Amino acid sequence: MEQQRRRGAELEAALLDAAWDEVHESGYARFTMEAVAARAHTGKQVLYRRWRNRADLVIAAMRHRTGSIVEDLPDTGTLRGDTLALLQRMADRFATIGPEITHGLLSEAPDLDPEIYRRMTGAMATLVKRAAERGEIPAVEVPDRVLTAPTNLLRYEMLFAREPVTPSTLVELVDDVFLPLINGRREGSG
Amino acid sequence: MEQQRRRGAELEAALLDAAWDEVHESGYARFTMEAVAARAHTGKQVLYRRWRNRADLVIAAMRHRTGSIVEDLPDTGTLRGDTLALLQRMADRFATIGPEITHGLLSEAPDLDPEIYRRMTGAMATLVKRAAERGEIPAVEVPDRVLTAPTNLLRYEMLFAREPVTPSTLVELVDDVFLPLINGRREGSG
DNA sequence: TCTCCTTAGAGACTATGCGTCTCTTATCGA
DNA sequence: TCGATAAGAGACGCATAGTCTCTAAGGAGA
Repeated sequence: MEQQRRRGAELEAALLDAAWDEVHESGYARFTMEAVAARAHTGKQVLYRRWRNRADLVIAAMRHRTGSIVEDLPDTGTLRGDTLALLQRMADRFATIGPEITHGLLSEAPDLDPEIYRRMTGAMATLVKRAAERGEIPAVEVPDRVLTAPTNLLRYEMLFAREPVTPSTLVELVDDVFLPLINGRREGSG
Repeated sequence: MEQQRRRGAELEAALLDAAWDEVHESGYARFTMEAVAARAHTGKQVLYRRWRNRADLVIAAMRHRTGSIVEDLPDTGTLRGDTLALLQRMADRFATIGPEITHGLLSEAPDLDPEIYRRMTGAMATLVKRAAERGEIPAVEVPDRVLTAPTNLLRYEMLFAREPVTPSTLVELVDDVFLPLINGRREGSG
């Protein structure tokens, strides 16, 4: 009956594509392994041979689709522009994933990806360092709480707010919170 | 066989207590209606007669146990003390609920309680207003983004951080983020 | 080209648990 | 005393996770 059997990378990509399509059409709550297998024209065992469970498969599908945000950091010439651009990237990525999938994953796989958070802090530190090198801001030490404030607040908004995050949300996070904290450190501890 | 049948408030309290105990012993993922019914020595129908589903029951059980945080606001004499006390109350409450239950509820009942967030913003506004009346800070307008920054960041920490929130987390949120934002508005828009 | 080994594809199977339905009977109010 | 309501008990249908088993496709090696 079957003529061609897929193998290796070709098969794996088809499985991940099917999982991605399925989770977007049905949402995480109605995402079933059976549906993914059917969509990929294969059996469940082919999935379980590669991923231990639903959460693993969904995470792999996300990784397969979305690249890293923090590589190739934005370089607009100002700290404000850089920060806004980075927040915009986060918002864009989140828009392709959605709150429902994120909540589902958090409840089933809470230790999702500690690495992501560390890298984001590093990215913000780089933006601030560059601004200091340009002479845009004084070369002061900035505590991690300040560096992570805009990105953490944005994640909070994306995960809990009912309404979608708008560009003005990002502007407020930068102009009302982040930049005042950076500029306020002019006089103070170093 | 059965001698005494419970009814009304007595029965309802027993059901909510059983649900609360069950969700804490088993966690949200393993929380089953059958287990609650068994623990309360009753049938599932008694539960479904009152709550439409798992999420409804868990939310009701939480409400039955935890009071309001924002009534009787702390009044320590300083904005710093008041804010720390409010954050501590949030942390205490969250410690009795836990991240796993919160995530579970968010994924099954995302529109949990919009009211809570509005009231927390109002509480922060009151603390700031009192401080201004005492002359501790100038009477400037504070944008909502600033008012909600410490509480939102705390919620973010509680929901995503693997490690428990420590007192020093709260101190950092107040001293590195909130108070600098408030004090920085001395010179600036009003 | 033949043979062997891995594993794809297919689907049966077990276990769990939601939510529904039904039945008997305790308890309350009139 | 009687009727209405709902408690307590449990069977039931259904969905789906994850496991197990089988057949045969297709690549690797002789």
